[in-house]
Amino acid sequence: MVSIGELSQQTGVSTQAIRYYEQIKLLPAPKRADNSYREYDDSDVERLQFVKRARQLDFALGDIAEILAFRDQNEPPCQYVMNVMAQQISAIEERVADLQRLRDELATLHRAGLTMPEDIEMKQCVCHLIKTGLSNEVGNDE
Amino acid sequence: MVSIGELSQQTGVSTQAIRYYEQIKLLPAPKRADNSYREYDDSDVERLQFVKRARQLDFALGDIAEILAFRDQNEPPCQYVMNVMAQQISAIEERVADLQRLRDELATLHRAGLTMPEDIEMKQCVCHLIKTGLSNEVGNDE
DNA sequence: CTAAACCTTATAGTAACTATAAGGTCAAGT
DNA sequence: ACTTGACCTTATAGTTACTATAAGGTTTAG
Repeated sequence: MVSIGELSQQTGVSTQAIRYYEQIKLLPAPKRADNSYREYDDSDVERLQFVKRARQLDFALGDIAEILAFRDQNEPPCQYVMNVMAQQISAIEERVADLQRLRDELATLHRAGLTMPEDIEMKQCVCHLIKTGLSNEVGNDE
Repeated sequence: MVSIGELSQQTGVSTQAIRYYEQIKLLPAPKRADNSYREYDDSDVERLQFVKRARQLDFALGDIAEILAFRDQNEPPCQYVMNVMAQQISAIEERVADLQRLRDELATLHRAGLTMPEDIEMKQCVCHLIKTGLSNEVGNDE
């Protein structure tokens, strides 16, 4: 039997996060010692290790809860996990593409800004470009 | 003079977001009509357009507030903006690298999962791999 | 005996909003 | 005149996954 502090150390999850997981029912309410301290056993450690690792893989707590619910009902969660993973992968790919587009846009604006004056009114400087974008200002003869 | 609904339509920012921006003092409290409806003028439209665009570039509201504060005090914000941009760019690059690492890890787990059985106990299936990672399970003879 | 290092609960704060409730105002239609 | 619907108002709760704080009880070491 380990205390919440020991569980925290063994898993690298903060004690507040552990209590939070209990509150949202991701972890079962543990037994209490006479002094009302929480007491955890090996299966609790294992469950929390799974949660920790799934969080590192950016699974949402709701997804993790569903995965654990399968197991709690003696059903293999693997199929569900595979689906969540596939979704995660495409979500990440989309997010990366978005971020790269954003990065390119910022880098272009930044380069443009290096050649521009400071301007309180923001009509002639990089601040203005933020609002309008580059297209109708730079490299666009019309 | 335009109403909050019209401002919303002209900028693509929701009315709730506009009220929220007012609340956190990103936008000044506008004049009110006799019926206490908010009334906005051209400079409000312009300011909100700047905010919108900066948000699309993923600037934090706090950064945007600082940029606008420069202008409100008749100082050119450009230097500050350039710094924020440079920070944004490296933050994004880091985030992209993190996400790509994550994506690779998930993709590898997913591929491994395709060849594994379903397992309630999660000792022999992809769910187990989530907890332990691949290294000591797959492609590792020892 | 007291100070530190634990533990407990409850509550507020984070970011950037969205959603909801409960109500006031206004223009158009019957 | 009245009602319907589309606006507007404020205030509050919910989102995500926690962290931080307050205010207190317990245990251990010196």
